[in-house]
Amino acid sequence: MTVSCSAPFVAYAKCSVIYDGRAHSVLERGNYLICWKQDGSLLIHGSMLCAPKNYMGSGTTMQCDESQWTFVHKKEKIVVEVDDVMWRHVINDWSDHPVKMTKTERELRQKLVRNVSEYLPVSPAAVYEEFQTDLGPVDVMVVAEDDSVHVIEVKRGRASVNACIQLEKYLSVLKDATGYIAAPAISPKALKWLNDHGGHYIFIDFDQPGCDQPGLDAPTL
Amino acid sequence: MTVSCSAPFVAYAKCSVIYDGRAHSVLERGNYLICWKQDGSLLIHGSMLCAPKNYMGSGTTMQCDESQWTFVHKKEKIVVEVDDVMWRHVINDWSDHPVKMTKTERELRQKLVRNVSEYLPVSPAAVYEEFQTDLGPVDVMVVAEDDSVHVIEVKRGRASVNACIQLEKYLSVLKDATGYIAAPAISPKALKWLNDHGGHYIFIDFDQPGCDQPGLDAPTL
DNA sequence: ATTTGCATGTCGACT
DNA sequence: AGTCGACGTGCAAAT
Repeated sequence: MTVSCSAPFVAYAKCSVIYDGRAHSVLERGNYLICWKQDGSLLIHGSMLCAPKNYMGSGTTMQCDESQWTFVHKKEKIVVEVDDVMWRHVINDWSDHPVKMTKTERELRQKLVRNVSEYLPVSPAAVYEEFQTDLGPVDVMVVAEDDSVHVIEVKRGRASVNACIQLEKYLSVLKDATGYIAAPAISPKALKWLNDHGGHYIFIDFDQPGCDQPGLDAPTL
Repeated sequence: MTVSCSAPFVAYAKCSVIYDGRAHSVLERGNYLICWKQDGSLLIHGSMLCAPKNYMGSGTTMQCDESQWTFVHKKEKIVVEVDDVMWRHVINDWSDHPVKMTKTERELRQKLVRNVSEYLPVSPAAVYEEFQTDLGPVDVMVVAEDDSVHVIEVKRGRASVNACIQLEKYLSVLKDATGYIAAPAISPKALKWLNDHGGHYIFIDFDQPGCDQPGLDAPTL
């Protein structure tokens, strides 16, 4: 007999897993951690790595047979053949507070925008953040007093050639603009690309204070 | 007093979490699932979503204080302030069998390569898989009997404009080549891009057998 | 050790 | 529901 289940749980069980959906996979019998969350998310973890062996997204429903747990969501399906459940905990007071994040790419971009003159060798007349083009938004675009256009791709980590490809994309729409990559570090290949394409590297990181530090967006009260 | 810990475990605890490393984050006090694996991987899960609230990769080490668990790996650090441990299991027979995957992009690419003539409107003289260029490998490149060059970007899922950007990249190195995107589906924007750039969409999926099905690579014994 | 590109990417924001 | 871009992306393979 099959029954629907609703309570989230964490279990450790001897089982095998078959996934079918966007791809198809088989996980041979072994001891795995199975976690079914409040929102339907399913995780099946092995003893290594952050990424789960198998998983399914929010909205997944569960049906329990004696020896078989079936998870379904849209066109995806996971069948867990359960041999033995070592332990199992139903959880009903599980929190979901958001993680508050700082030092993001957005932050770095804003630091750059607010202090453009420190980073660019021109006098900026206008500065645009997330400037829209036909191929998507440019991180930062600067029009200088001499009407020259400067396009800056910002990376929060080390910039790779991928960043250059991005930059090239924007340069293809913004003709005659000079390209920059602003990041705390850059790969040799990316740096070579910049040299070969008349672009420049701008060093920027989270450590130096920057003139906006004492609270530009301070509340009015 | 502080002690090093080595046994992997799964615990459910009332705690708060601070991460510092590639970014900085704060997770306010609540009930979370904490999982420390054999290889050092750390996962801290809330009640929603597949992705963990906090995590650290393979190689992370743990130090236990009475009320504080500290995880360190290279320049990253997570401090878990522990108020209460609802339950905790040490696991020492945790499996790590690999997930056997099928219906991947590689599979699709090989199906295309082996049956090129069914998908391209030309007679192929030479077919290259993962053809190397200065900007990375092209999924499939075909030189036809009339010396025309055909570049194919393969996607296992629905192709988006990103696929077009990729394709454009390769077309920029392989001058005078015709571009294709081969996928089970394609977004309207991507299709428009192809129309605007003289490219073509090739429908390919996992369902149709393809002439290689009856076991081309069968073992010789 | 570093770089590169894929992923059942996941997730959030916006249309 | 579909599209798009970011991610503390993670991860494996190649260099």
